[in-house]
Amino acid sequence: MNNPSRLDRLRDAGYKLTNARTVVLNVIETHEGHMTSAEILDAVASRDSSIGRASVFRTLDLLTRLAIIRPTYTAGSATPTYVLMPDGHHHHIVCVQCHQTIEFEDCGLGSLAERLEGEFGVKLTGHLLEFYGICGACSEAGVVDDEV
Amino acid sequence: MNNPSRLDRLRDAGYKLTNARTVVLNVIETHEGHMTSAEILDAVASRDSSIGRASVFRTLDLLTRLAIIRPTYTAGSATPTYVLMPDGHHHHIVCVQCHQTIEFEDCGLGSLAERLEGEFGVKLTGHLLEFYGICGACSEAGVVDDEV
DNA sequence: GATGTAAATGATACCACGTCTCAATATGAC
DNA sequence: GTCATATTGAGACGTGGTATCATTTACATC
Ligand SMILES: [Mn+2]
Ligand SMILES: [Mn+2]
Ligand SMILES: [Zn+2]
Ligand SMILES: [Zn+2]
Repeated sequence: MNNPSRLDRLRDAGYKLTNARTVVLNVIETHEGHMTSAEILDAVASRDSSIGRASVFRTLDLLTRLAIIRPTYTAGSATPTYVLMPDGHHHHIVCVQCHQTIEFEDCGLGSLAERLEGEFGVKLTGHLLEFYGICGACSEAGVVDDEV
Repeated sequence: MNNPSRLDRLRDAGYKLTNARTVVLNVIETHEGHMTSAEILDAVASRDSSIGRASVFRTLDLLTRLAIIRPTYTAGSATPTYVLMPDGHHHHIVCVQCHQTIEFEDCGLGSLAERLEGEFGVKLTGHLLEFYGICGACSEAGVVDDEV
């Protein structure tokens, strides 16, 4: 059930494949879409209550550094939500009115990434692309434009 | 010094143009690049020490809801940094090792935005594009590739 | 399979960011 | 100028995330 390639990426980067890390990754892979740290903590605890808070946060940091997940701001909440970055990228549209998010796949950013690597001497491993706007439901619902 | 159009956006959205809001916006507009809430609090206090913490955070929320600024998590799971969204968009590269951010301008996302508007029936007003990877300094600094 | 060792862990104390409450004040419509 | 109301500032409060440190685990080597 656990995507083995992600655990491989941990091992290949020199990190041990511990129980805490395996469970946290599994929780995130199992869940569709974004998760708050509270949701992750709950899900981890329900699978293995012996795993400590600190290790969950440490794992979230580690997975972020490995570009396996990414913290992103979602409206209304002071804390980030974490989202898997399959193949290193993720894209969505956020309605600034109702906060619904619409995921999409094609971004066509490969050539831009290459250009940036040359221009700035960086090695890029992933990206996050967020569009903001008003979703169809909200614009139909009579929300006047200048109220946003 | 304060870009009048942004204050207009506040007023047009039905919010009062108060001293706290003007100073917070001015601080963010004056500063180049990303700011943490701590930096914003400091800068606001040094301009007008009578402005309270709560009002600063309330203003950050408001400016975010109006898509004038955007919080992004440039460092692990710590606190977000806030960045102006001139003309509704912003782009940068984040080094996942040292958290340095490199800003860039061209993104060429206009045609993608148009396609998405048709495909999902949304009205898009802006976007944030983040690449992550390893900056030149970090890869030279002996960080082995497979360690990230 | 046993051994050694450094990385990783879990418990808990701790801190800081951000929120809530509420009386006082400033704003903008009239 | 008057008034209604949005907004404010002070400060108590809560909660998400971190630092510490003794203990355990993973995994390389034999
Ligand atoms: Mn998403
Ligand atoms: Mn930036
Ligand atoms: Zn919506
Ligand atoms: Zn770097």
